[in-house]
Amino acid sequence: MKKNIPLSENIEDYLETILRLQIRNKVARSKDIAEALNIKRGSVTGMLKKLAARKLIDYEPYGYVTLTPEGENIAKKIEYRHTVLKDFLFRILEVDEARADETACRMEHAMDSQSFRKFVEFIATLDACPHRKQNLDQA
Amino acid sequence: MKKNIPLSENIEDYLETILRLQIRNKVARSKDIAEALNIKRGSVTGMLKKLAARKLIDYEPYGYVTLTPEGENIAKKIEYRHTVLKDFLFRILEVDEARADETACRMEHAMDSQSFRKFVEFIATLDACPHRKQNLDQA
DNA sequence: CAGCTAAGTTTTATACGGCTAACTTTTAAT
DNA sequence: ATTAAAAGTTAGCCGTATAAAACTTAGCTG
Repeated sequence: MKKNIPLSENIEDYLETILRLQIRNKVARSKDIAEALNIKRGSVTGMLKKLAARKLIDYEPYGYVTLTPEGENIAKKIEYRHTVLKDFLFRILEVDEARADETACRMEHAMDSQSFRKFVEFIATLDACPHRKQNLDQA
Repeated sequence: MKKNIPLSENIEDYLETILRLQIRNKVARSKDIAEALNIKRGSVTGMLKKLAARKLIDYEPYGYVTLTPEGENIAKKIEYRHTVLKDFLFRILEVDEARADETACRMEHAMDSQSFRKFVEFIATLDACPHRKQNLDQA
């Protein structure tokens, strides 16, 4: 088991973004990362170096960016949290979708693994409860 | 309605801490703030100045710190979120208490008002459901 | 009231992460 | 092949927040 030096929210956001871009475009480009995170192109380079130094991405100057296996694991974990949290906010709490997405984006960094695991189980239990479904239908 | 220039998580944490100290000791002292936030005394002063400049606390050098009405409102809002989130984590998800507290500490900054309001309603509904109580008793 | 100690402050330095503007490399079009 | 635009990088700056260490103030205590 590795000593998880905790990653900043920022780093998690970069990894998540890179994963999404990789899925959509095969490969992540600096410019698209900047757009997705709403920051300037120039700000991205420094972080890419940091991520590469930490072996979370493969990166050479002027080249494409791809996640290493380790980076991908982390990115997928965050992405999964995002999905679950957004689903909870949107489908169960009935928060409007854009806001659910934004809020999930922030909450995804705040939960430790244990709490998140239990949260997932909780939702499963909730969805399995027939009475809950009835109540929702009434609304 | 004021344009809520969003406060940093950090500022929210300071206000929450000051509120707690005020309740416990009538008044907040720099040293106790430092201890509660696990930072050094020297780091507190700068932030106190910033909070005073924003009219969130009353503060003079070498004096006690108290929340202004505005600061108190914010602090109470955060404190309430903390309570609700911790309760959810601890009582409903059955996360152990220390962890529930820590996690609530981070999540309390991540939710927008709408999402939080709906979350509170959701918990109320949950607690009102007799079937849920049964299930918990079985566990 | 002298002097010590605890609390508070100041200064200097560090890390992070963003911006702008200028510069370089790559790419695409002619 | 040339060259212009797009993408990427670099350098210098700012703001936020922290630490460490030296210094100041407030409050005892003898």
